[in-house]
Order: sequence, then C-alpha cells, then structure tokens
Amino acid sequence: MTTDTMSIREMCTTFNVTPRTLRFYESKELLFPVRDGQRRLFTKRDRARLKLILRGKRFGFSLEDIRQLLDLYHMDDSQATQLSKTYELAQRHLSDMEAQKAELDEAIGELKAQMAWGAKKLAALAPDHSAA
Amino acid sequence: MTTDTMSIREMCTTFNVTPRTLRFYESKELLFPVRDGQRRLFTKRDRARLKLILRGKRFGFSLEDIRQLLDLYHMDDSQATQLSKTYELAQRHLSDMEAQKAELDEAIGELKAQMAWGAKKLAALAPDHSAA
DNA sequence: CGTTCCATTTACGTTAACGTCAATTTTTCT
DNA sequence: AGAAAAATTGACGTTAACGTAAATGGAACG
Repeated sequence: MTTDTMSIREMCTTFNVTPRTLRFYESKELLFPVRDGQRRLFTKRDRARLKLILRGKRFGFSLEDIRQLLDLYHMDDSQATQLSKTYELAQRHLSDMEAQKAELDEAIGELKAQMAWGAKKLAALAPDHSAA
Repeated sequence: MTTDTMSIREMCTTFNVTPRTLRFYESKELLFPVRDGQRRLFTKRDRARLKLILRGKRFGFSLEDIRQLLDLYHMDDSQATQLSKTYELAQRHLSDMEAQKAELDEAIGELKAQMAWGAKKLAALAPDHSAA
C-alpha cells in the first residue's frame, strides 16, 4: 500500500470525471479530500462516496438528495442524532426506487413490443436481404 | 364520446403539469394539439405521447431523446424511411434501460442493507419503546 | 354591456450541474 | 535554475427545462 490516496488526475481517469466536477462536489460537501499543501488527496472514503454519487445520478437523483443519502452510508456512531431523519429519507428513496423498478420493467416490455413492430415493418420494406 | 379532445386545463389536472409545460412541449414538437381558433385542443394521441414523455423523464431521459423515441411509437406506414435509424436508437435506449434495471436492483439491495444497519442503530439508541 | 376569467404570445428570469477561461502557485523534468 | 506541466482559486458562461410576469384577446355571466 504505497499511498491509499489518489490525486485528482487519478480520480478523473478512474471515474471518468473532470477535475471541475470533483472540486464542485467538494464545494457541495459531497467529497472531503484531505490536503497535501494545496493539493487534494482523495481517500478511500471519497472513492466510495463518488461511486455512490455517480450511481445516484444515473437514477436521476439530485446532488442534494444524494448528499443526504451519503449521510446514511457514512454515518458513524457519534453523529447518530440525525439518524432517524436520514432513515426516513432513505425509506422514501427506497420506495421511489422500487416504484421506478416496476415502471422500468413495464417500459422495457412496451419498448420491446414496439421494436418487434418496427422490426416487422423493416422486414416488409426490405425483403431481399433475408437470405444473406 | 362528447369531445375526445381535452382543454389545456383538463390536461393539466389530469397529468399534473402546468400550462407552460404543455406549451413548452408543443414548441419542442413533442405534442401537436389542434386548434379551435387560438385555443389548444389535445387529442388522444397527445395524451398517449404525454404519458410516455413523463415516463421517459422519470427514467432520466432528455426531452430530445424522448422526442426521437416517440417517433418510434407513433410512426405510421408512410414515413418509414427513418424507421431503421429510429430502431437503432431504440435499441440503445433499451440497452440503457436494462443496464439501469440491473444497477437499480443492486442499489436497492445495498440501500436495504444500509437501512437494516440504521434500524439496528436506532433500536440501540431507543430501547425503551420496544414494548409498546 | 361591462367585468371577470381563462387562454395566448412574448420575453426575460431561474436552478442545477457543471464548462471554460484567466491568473497564480506548485511540481516536475532536464 | 529555468521551462514545461499540473493544480488551485476565482469568476463568468452555458444548457435544459421550465417559471413568471406583462400585454392582449375572446367568451361567459349577471
């Protein structure tokens, strides 16, 4: 274990984000890199958080939503006063996600049906290429 | 069948959107209400499209993405030249959605695990209320 | 027939999530 | 040491997806 921390460049290539994005997330208190003089060093914790941030984004959560959810993932025993509040927030997000899953399943089914229709149309328009 | 079309107000209450949103979608060519003089009348087709628009939004698709997908859903036989292109777009979106579904399943599992941890902490902090 | 209500158009404002550019340090390489 | 490369801090710009306000125009109602 040479370092255990990563430079901003390493973070960018690893997670495919820009430096600006990492600084922005720090300014929004989503990440807390330590400092080596002026330079940022991202810890394992930052990496874990960033993974969750990027995942949350893919699900359409706002950064502010994500920031609050991260509190649940990284809550330690000392700061457990807000735990209950955070727990409720997580409950709501879980409901959202399960509803989203159900709808996603339905949408996938519908899209597949439409694509079957489209494939049929395509076949009708170009019957020559069927025996390639 | 008294009307078969809906006023902008009816649309708003039915779909829980603002008039501005409907006009905005029309300006972006996502909806095509007919006119009664100046006033918009939304057809059954508009309603079907709006449902898909709102669903797409919930999945994090941009309006431009959605606009192109709507072409697949509402493509008629005459305008089938672009069908192949649209079909490929739909393929990509379908892949995205299935990947999203897989990730969503995983995230739900993780969030549930975290919540179990949180519930345990909560129980440890307030052991008195267990026998209500 | 005047007023009140709803719809329309035009146009500027807003928020989130960064992008981009400039001016400075700070490193790193030779 | 000196030059090039990389990091930092402002600060203004940008895009998407509407919000909001002002002016105008029918129409419905007592």
